[in-house]
Amino acid sequence: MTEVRTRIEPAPSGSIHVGNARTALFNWLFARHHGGVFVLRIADTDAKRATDENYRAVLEDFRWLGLDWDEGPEAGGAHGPYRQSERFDLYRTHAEKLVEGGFAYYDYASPEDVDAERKRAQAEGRRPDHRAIADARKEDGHAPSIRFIVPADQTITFHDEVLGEMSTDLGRTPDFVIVRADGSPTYMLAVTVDDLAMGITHVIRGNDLVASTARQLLIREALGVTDAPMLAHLPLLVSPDGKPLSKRWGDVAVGAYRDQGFLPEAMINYLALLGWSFDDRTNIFSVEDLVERFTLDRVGKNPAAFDVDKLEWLNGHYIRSKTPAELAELLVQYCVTEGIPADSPEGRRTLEAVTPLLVERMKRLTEAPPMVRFLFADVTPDDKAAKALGGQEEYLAAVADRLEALEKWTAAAIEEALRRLAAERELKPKRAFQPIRAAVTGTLVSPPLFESLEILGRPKTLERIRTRVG
RNA sequence: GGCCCCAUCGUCUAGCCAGGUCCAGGACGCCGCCCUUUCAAGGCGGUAGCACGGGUUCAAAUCCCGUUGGGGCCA
Repeated sequence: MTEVRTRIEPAPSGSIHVGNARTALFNWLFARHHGGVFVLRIADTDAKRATDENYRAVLEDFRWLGLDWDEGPEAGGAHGPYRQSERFDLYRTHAEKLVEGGFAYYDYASPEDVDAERKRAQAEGRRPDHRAIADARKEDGHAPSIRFIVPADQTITFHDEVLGEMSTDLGRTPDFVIVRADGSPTYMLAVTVDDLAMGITHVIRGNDLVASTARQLLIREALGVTDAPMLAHLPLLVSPDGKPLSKRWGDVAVGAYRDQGFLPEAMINYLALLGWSFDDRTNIFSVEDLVERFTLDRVGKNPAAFDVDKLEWLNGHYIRSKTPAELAELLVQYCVTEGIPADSPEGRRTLEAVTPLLVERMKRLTEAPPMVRFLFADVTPDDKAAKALGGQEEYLAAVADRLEALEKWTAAAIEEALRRLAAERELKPKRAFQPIRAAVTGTLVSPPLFESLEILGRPKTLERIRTRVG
């Protein structure tokens, strides 16, 4: 069997859409599973949105997700360039070759002409005949587009790894544009020429492109290529209400999830589950698991809704799998963003110490800063904490005295002393510890108390408690 | 409007191709209990689904036809 070569062609319009990320993942997994090559090709034929910043954002998303590419921007390769904007000559050459071969023609019709023909055709129940009106304005002197000739009497059939046997009757398909009047290639031409030139063997893409497959196969054929690549069309991603994923529903960009504290491992695992499954019970997959187990015959046909709750659950799982040092390192930037000066050797030490207390309390990394703030800055009790502090002055004074008298400042010693005090006063644990929590952390919800006090240190702990004594 | 695709718990899905072992299994969510210094995590239990209607068959979530609903592409 020849080498497997898959590709993804994101448009450089900023952080990539999660749907594209899913398609990229499936292509990447397929290539890795078969020891093949994954090609990254930038679809920047639309120069307007293709800013340098957007281009970088795309590459950053791929790196963050861990989807490394064997050929493409910065990686190089024997089939470059890998930005479509640098391949216009190639498209032009192929288009002209198609015209010469009688497979396409120059179309001088104006948009108004085309529109009128379309309406006539619809009224008459036939397909638009673009060739008939192509030359009417030839003498006007404006640039023509190039149209591909669709043989109306043909039916194109192909096998799809996901959808099965497919066939398209071309009787309703009008001749279509492959080069616009401004000289730019259409998607139809560019994708076909590039897949051919880059030796792509397996085309895995979104279901929205099923309908264009027949036309692409026609172009291939006209270019003299008889064998089709293996095709697989993935079910589309939708929002929880079943509507197309759009910004109206929520975040659709991978970068937004990164900013919200999701780990790439969780994102990859979750994306893999949208449209693919391994069996009837496994939900957690490492990247290695996925590479080993991913096959297209386990891809489903129905649209998958993006469910942030499940993503969060997975994220929590992967957060819990981190070592304290790894997690502390990840948390630094999220703390800094929230104005917590954790970006120092001492700050990092503090974070690493508190991380084990945080690990099972987070679904997103962004939940950490509020929980660790009390370790880095003085606190002002919030409303609930203030209420819990009411009338506790005498008790807190006793607490401070006990803590001051401790020989060793360890969580175990602190716990023993405070439990003894509670027992002496016949206080239930909750009644005994919440005021202390309120005084030290400024809130009633915090990491476990005794360990928190140990990390905070004796001086600051006593200071905060005595501040509340008055 | 034309062509095409899809249809199992609220959501992701297993099962469908090779009909019976499925009064449909797992996961997320949700609810309850346990654990517990708060919040979590964890453990245990529960909730909830084969879109509808016809067929075929001894037997259909599974096969066929239609309807409805959703979606895509072209316009």
